[in-house]
Amino acid sequence: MPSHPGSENPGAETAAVVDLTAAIIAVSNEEPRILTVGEAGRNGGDGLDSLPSGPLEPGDRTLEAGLRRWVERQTGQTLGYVEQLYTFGDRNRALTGPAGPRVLSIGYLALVREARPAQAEAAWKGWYRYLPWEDWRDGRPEVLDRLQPALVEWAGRAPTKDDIRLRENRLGLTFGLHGGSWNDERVLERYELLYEAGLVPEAHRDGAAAPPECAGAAVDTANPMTADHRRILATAIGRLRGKIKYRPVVFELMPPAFTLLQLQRTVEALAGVRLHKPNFRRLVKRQGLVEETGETALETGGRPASLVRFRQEVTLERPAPGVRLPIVRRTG
Amino acid sequence: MPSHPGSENPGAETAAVVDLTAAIIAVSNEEPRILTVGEAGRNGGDGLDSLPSGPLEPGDRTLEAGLRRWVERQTGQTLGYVEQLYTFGDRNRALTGPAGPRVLSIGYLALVREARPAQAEAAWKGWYRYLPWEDWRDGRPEVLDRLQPALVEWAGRAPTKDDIRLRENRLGLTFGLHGGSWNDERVLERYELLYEAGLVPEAHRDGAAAPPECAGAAVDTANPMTADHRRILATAIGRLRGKIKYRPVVFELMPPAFTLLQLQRTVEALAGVRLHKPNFRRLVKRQGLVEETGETALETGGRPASLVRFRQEVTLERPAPGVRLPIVRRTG
DNA sequence: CCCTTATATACTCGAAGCGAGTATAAGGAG
DNA sequence: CTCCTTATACTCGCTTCGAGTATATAAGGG
Repeated sequence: MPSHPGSENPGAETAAVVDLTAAIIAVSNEEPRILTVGEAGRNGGDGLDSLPSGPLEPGDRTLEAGLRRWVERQTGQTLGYVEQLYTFGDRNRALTGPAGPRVLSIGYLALVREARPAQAEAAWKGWYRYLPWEDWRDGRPEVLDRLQPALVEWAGRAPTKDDIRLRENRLGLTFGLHGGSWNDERVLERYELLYEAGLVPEAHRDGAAAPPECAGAAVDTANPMTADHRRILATAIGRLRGKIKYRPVVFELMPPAFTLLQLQRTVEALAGVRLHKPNFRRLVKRQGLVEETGETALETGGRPASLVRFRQEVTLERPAPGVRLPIVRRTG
Repeated sequence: MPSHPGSENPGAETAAVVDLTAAIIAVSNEEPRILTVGEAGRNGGDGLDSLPSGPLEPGDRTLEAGLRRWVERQTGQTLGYVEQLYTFGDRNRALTGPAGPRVLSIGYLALVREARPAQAEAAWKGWYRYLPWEDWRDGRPEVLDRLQPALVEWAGRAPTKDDIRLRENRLGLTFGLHGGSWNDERVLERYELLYEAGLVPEAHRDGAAAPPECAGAAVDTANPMTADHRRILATAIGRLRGKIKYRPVVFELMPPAFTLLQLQRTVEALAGVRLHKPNFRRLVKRQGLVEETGETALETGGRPASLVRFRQEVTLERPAPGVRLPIVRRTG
């Protein structure tokens, strides 16, 4: 056990319980999905969905091994691509009060190729069900019509004039209000802003930032999740949206052979934004991300598309292969 | 306490000790520095440097609060910008054997404005002292002359021909060997590769990946650190190098007023790469990152340079303001 | 058989960004 | 006054990117 200089009470280390939580993502039918386990039937649950999770156990040699063990036990899924996201450990975020043991939850992002039927308790759900304001594929989502006035009002409730301007600027950067543009990667910032504004039920549940004046909870029409799982989901989406732009991770979600349009639809589903078709094709081809299989897909409805597969070699060639996305301007 | 479905032994949660470790960075005299606390005088220490760190205590409401408390106690530094990096929890990384309590260490990156005289035990050290192969400002560092043959030999030691090609490709991507280019952000990947190759003493100390045939430890002329602190430093540098390109974090390290060349030298110090002066100026100006103070710096040695300050407003205006860097091509 | 429709695929154009180089301005030292 | 040093401004060419348009190839209906 390491001793630390400056420690007045050497035995004061917190004995923490480490919780491992996975945001497992797949894409099917042009819809990004998240693997959830229902909370309804047990624990006096409130019917909210959860992410697969469980405590680290002494037998786990690595954190990732513990995560894989839990996910397989709870959902039957074997994980491929896994990446650590963030470690949460604030007192108010934990389920236990200040008296109970410290709970540390480590969030992970995992990608799996296909949404095969999961175990009884587990289910794949579209992720925009939990964060509907993130889906701009069919234009500005209507949830924002309800959210926007509440957000603007929240900005106006700031104590000083400077604080009001600060909040308005934050709204511009995150939600594209006041002339700002929509940035698909700022998923977590948007969620945290809604949390701060008291517009998601989690904020009231945790007892943090719940001023009685705001009629917040009524505005959020999305499904919340247990504990801080929706925050972890938001973190995962933001990280994934960022990563597809400079690493070929989309292909972890694609079948062995696919058409370029299928690839585009998958990227659009993840990013929540529509792309310019000719430019997307040009980009993918110039980067050498795919190669033709020789076969064609006939079920397109129009001219048959040639099937392609991912070129594993690019991982070894180019320093930053990925699918760059356009900046959606002027959406406020 | 949450109960988890599928848990065969509900009481099997690991009681872990949480260690908070900070990589605190400042830049002075065109040299990036890291705040260290010496290990020499205590604990039967091996004379290695450490990063400020200490266990999370029950009184800490948030993880960051615990970190700030430790840093202030050990070094007298008050932290400004703080960002979580990664959580390490593997068995072999911990100081204790498989029998002892689980140690989880959470790494943080912190930026402070000036290297004011730290507390007795603490000291600012140039970070390239620990990772000398990362400094390409005066051309290719000579350490690589010693490292390169060992790396090439390590690649050749792979079991199969495919594995050899894989390792060679990794060398190309990380160290720019075999015709690859140098990417300043892959600091962690380079350190981990050296670790795997048994070329840093930490690998032998941990007992991981230490094949007796390699004369590894002799090659690494850099200073190691205690525990996994050098890995955390590598993580911090990589993250910082990436972040300055799309967020105006460099200014956390600058004095209130500075010249454009001073800014450029700071960026170069962090990135470990030289930049094209006219292009750097054009970039900073076009992005609107700075504004003139009206005063001039006379001690330049040539024509006086006008002093500028950071424009706080850009944080609220542009979605991704930062200092883009060139790609150094063909360095193998 | 031709026409419509739907999708795939190829090509073009202009604007912006960037790497690289060059020219001019304004201080100090001798 | 000349030289040296650094600051600052400008130019050129290449690449990338957003956006739009044109052509190819299937199915199906009259």
